[in-house]
Amino acid sequence: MSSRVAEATRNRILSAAVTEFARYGYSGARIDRIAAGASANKSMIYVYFGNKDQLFDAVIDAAIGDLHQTVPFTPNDLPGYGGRLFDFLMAHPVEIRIDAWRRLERPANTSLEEEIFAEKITALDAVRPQPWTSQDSADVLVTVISLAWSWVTVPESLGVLASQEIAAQRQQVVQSIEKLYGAGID
Amino acid sequence: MSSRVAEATRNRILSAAVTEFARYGYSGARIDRIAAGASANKSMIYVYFGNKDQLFDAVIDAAIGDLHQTVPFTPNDLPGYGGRLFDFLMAHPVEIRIDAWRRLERPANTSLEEEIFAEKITALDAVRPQPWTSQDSADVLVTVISLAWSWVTVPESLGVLASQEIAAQRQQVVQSIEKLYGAGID
DNA sequence: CGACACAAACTAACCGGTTAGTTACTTTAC
DNA sequence: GTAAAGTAACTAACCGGTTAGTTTGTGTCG
Repeated sequence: MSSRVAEATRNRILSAAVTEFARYGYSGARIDRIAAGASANKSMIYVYFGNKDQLFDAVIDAAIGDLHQTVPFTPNDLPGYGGRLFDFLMAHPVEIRIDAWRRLERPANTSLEEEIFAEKITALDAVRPQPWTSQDSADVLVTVISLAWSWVTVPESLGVLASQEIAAQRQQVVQSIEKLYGAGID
Repeated sequence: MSSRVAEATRNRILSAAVTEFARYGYSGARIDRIAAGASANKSMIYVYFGNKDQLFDAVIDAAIGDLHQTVPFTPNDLPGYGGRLFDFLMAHPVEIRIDAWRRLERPANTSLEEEIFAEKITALDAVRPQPWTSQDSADVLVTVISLAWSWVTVPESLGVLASQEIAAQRQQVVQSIEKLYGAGID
């Protein structure tokens, strides 16, 4: 895997695998389709990634990596964080689907996620006045994240009845967090 | 399918199918395992349900049916509704998994769901003072439901860092809805 | 510069276990 | 007795993974 063309092949395979697993999940994904989608030979998948399981793990790591790392956490500005997380989710439907598949088909694979959440919680702990509120910082984070995800996780059959404009959805997320935890911004 | 014993067999198959599909999803589910789990012959599945697709649809309808119908909606008491929905979700992990599989593997199957949501929205419209708030009733419902689901949809790796006691989780859901939309109870 | 050697990259055909679905036959219940 | 219910064995297609053989890129030496 040293040459430039080999690396390109590997990337094509990974990219095709992301598409395939996002659409069909682990059980539904087909190695032959990934090979065809990558314009690569099937056996190269086994050379570069081992087997279907390891390829799926590689796809998960790639997808979850940016899903949790690219949005900077601002403990002083929870509404702002919620809004930015919302933006990111709206821009990355593929990663969202892979995350959903992972929860169902790879519940054990928490990878680096837990560490990332722990960081956010300590950052939030450092900023929040502890005696003021009965809620744990981790619990606050649960609600904030849940609200940011609300338009993604809501059943489609309810979604079609509600606001279709992304701006309105975003505003609702931000304002709800504001109302619950204050506007922030020291 | 007229005799009592035949109906019992059908029910055993459906029940085993619910377990199998909840665990593995459509693609991962195995007809032979369902037959074994139901202590029934494989061919009876085809007699009673047609094929794997139709069996999955039957499972979905059964699971989604009670997931959306058994919790009475109280437009005057949104926190109470959120709390009861939370209780129901905690008591029905299998239905939750099937719903998750359905969203990924059967996105089109909205079945009777949309109708049920529409009812809730009109009920909420009738109660809420329209000029008071800029939010559409459907949007309010999105947030309420999202908060009730928050402890289910939150990533496990964050869940383990947060409150483990169900009572505390429930209280957080109810209080958040209260703070956003008032205590209700005319 | 250019023929050569060699390893890395790639290909096509194949293999065997698995799986949804079928069928011919037997048992059971009324 | 007979129709519904149930069984076991079978089939054809599928699918993850392998392998034997071919091509391509690259550094070496005359």
